[in-house]
Amino acid sequence: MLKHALLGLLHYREMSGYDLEQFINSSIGHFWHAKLSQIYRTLKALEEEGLVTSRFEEQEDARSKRIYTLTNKGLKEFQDWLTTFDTELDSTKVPFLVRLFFFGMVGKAQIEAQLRVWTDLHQRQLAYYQNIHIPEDVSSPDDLFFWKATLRFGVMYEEMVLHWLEEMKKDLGIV
Amino acid sequence: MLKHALLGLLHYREMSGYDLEQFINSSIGHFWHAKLSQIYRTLKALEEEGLVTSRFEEQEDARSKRIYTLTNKGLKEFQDWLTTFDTELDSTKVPFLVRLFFFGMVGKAQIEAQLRVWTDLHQRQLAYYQNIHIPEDVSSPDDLFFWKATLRFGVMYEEMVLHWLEEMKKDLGIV
DNA sequence: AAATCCATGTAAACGGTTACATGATTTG
DNA sequence: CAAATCATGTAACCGTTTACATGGATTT
Repeated sequence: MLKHALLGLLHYREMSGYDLEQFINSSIGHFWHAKLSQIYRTLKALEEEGLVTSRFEEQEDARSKRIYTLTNKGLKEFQDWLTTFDTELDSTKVPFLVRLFFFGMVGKAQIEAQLRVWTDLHQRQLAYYQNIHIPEDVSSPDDLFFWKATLRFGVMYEEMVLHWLEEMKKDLGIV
Repeated sequence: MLKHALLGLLHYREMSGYDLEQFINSSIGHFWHAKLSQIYRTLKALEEEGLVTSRFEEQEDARSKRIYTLTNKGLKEFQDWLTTFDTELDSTKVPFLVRLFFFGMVGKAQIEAQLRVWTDLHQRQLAYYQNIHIPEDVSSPDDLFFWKATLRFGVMYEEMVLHWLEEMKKDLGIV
């Protein structure tokens, strides 16, 4: 997945590993984060596969960068992936539901405390999504539409979780 | 995560690897699935750590099973994990949003087709969640409450995704 | 007779996380 | 002067997936 995400971002413009991390943090990182170390390793692998090329740009102030550029092969690989049809749902992993599943064995005070913390965390995350301003100049109107759609998903997801938490608290008699 | 899930399930009753997979498929598997091969390897690791013990039950009809039982150490480990406080959100991974992020580069016909397929898949998944009947005898009322809460999450998640898809289709002029 | 279920596992590969290692520049 | 930012990467580890391998019992 990260491979294709990197190819997609390099399709916009050539970038260094560090640039890619910055871009990811402000965009797809909300639903597919990646550590710098992983980005560097993945870029190396992509280069070995001939999907990107790199050149090292020496800077006098020691801010030297290795700039990665999409190859034709890389572009094709990306487009193939992009137009692949999903015909099954992704299997989602929601760690906090695993813990919640066993909460029948936990004391009520503990349950209340954890539900309040989750509520707080998701309220913050909702506020965070609501305050993101996409730099409108960086992409085409079409790109912008889908970028916004992913943020809208984030907002709706957090609202849903908060409703679900309120329902549960109500059922448990937690105010 | 799977380690603790297995410990939790073995807290209900002793089970074989195969039994555990069956149980998982009908419960936490909706948000944390595991392959049989992984379950067997994880049980082996748990045994090496002294968190479970096993005995091999020979059956004459070749349905021999290795039954795993929680040890005191395993119980303690599980309880420690269960009462650990979340203080940060899990970093979620939503693969289809990564692809959608780049849909500005895709033709409209393709977009429409994929949105329709996603709608169909999530409608099926919603129906699936709505039709699950938890065997009410297998667990205590408290356990049942939280089991239902996880299913309720599944329902609300699918409804949210469907609303989000409808919004997007409306914005794109797709009927 | 074929497919599915019951039941066990191993091995290789893959993707991701954490820790380590370095060093200059900018900001507070 | 300390902390954060810019910038690169390697190594070890861990969890998960996929493929392989076996074989009897039951259902269609």
